[in-house]
Amino acid sequence: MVPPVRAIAAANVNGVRAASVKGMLDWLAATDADVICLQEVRARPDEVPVALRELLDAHGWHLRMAPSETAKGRNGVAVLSRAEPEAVRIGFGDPASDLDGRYLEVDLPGGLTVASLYLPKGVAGTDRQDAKDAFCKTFADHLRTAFDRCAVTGREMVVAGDWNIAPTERDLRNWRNNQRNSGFLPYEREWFAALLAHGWSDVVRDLHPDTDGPYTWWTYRGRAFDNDVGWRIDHVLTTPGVAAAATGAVVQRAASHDARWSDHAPVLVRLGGAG
Amino acid sequence: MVPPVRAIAAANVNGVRAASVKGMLDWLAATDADVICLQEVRARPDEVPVALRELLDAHGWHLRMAPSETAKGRNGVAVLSRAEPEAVRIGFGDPASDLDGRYLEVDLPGGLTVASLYLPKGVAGTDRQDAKDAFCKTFADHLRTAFDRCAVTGREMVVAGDWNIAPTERDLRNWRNNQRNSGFLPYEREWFAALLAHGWSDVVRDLHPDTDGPYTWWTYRGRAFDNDVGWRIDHVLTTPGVAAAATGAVVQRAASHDARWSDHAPVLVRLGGAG
DNA sequence: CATGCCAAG
DNA sequence: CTTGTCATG
Repeated sequence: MVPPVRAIAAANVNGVRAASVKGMLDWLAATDADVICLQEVRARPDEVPVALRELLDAHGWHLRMAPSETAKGRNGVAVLSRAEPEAVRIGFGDPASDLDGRYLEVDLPGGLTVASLYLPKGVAGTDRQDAKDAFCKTFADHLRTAFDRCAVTGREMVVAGDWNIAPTERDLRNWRNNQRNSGFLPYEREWFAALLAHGWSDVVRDLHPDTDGPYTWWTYRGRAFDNDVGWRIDHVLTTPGVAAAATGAVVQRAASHDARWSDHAPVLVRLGGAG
Repeated sequence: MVPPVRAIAAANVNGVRAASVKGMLDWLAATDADVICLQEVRARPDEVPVALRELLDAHGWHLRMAPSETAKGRNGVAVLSRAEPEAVRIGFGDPASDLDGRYLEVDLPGGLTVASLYLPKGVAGTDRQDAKDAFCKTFADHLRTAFDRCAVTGREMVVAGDWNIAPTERDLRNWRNNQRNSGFLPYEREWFAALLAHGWSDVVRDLHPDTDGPYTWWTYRGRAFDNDVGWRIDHVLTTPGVAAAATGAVVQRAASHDARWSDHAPVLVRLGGAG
């Protein structure tokens, strides 16, 4: 008997060590998600705080990590699941990024594959943008291949994390001022749109077709959070079966500035009935 | 009418920006010292916290600084005085160290010269020890010259700060274990003893001839502070006239671990009668 | 085990 | 503005 996945969350924690002493543990203890994709963990397995490890053990979570092997204290993705993964894959077969702690896939019982993604940030006009662009190019190949394979095998898939791209004008507060900034470049938006055209679903947008945002990231600089000057760059993309099962999606924005434990807020997608 | 100097303090603040938010301001507001020599300020004048600047203004302090021009965020000495300095000299004429933020002399009204010293730390057997040794060699020349000049001019002088040398076995907790460590090397102790032989007075030791310590520095590592595993490396050296006027000397060790605002404690020397 | 720097976000 | 790193103490 396979435990059902009732909800999937994505959270860029901006350093699991800092987040653990700022409230992430309370969020984890209270969440009803069955799978959580973490980004910017910025720690190796042996650097995970004891308090977090104990919480995971106490609540029966399985932790799978893909830390950066190329620069310590950077990047790093992980998947938490209440069910034990049947298989784990680090990277997507891209020698340029596989060791950077940006992509981790786990196969869960019941025919669901969940991936945690931390797409490079990029700074327009720099070599960091070139790296982001190169990542996107090879990653799109992986996503197309994976989608098509799911279509024939009947497997379902979720790719959740920090995509560092706001897909449309409604996905950031000041889109006019950001048309030349990385994360909202026209060709980045086209890249994202092509994924949806291929069949992937942006379930948060599908469930909130008429709202601005909901934003998932606010810079720490200035009063961005208090004024809700944010970007929607954390996304949950799914194959059609998961999208059809999605019954709700929320961004868990902190109640106050002081209650924040990351510059991102968790994105939670609910699947199936009220059962 | 020249205001008398009733007390002189030396304090290695280990970063004036951190110290200012950890209790140094309360100490400053309460001290009855008229001259304070600061070490490891680790800030340029424009980086001095506003709260400290306001306190100095409110209490009528004059601030003279010698920040490091060679490495930002390092070293840095300063002198605070209630009387306005008549002259200020950065360095002691040593091209190898004058721009490193290690020595600052001010001439105060009344014929008193006060110097703030931050002697290099050194690590035995490394080039950093070589740099410390070289500093000591040229600095001893300066101290001898200055002492002799005071003897003929009738001027008095105080050199206060972090000397990074424990002069005798009573000046650190575990002297046996430290005979090969920088700060307690035999030739460093001999160097210090030679200054006293020349006529300089170590007023804290003179006023506490029979006690261990009082220690002025405890490493942040382990439980050194709680167990009083410290070193007496912050010293106030004076010409004979000041030494004769010294009526008391205390190390202002924090009441608790949490009340500390530096890894060093201030050293306070009182001059003259109870008036 | 702290400091302030740095590159990155 | 915040993260974790680093050299220095």
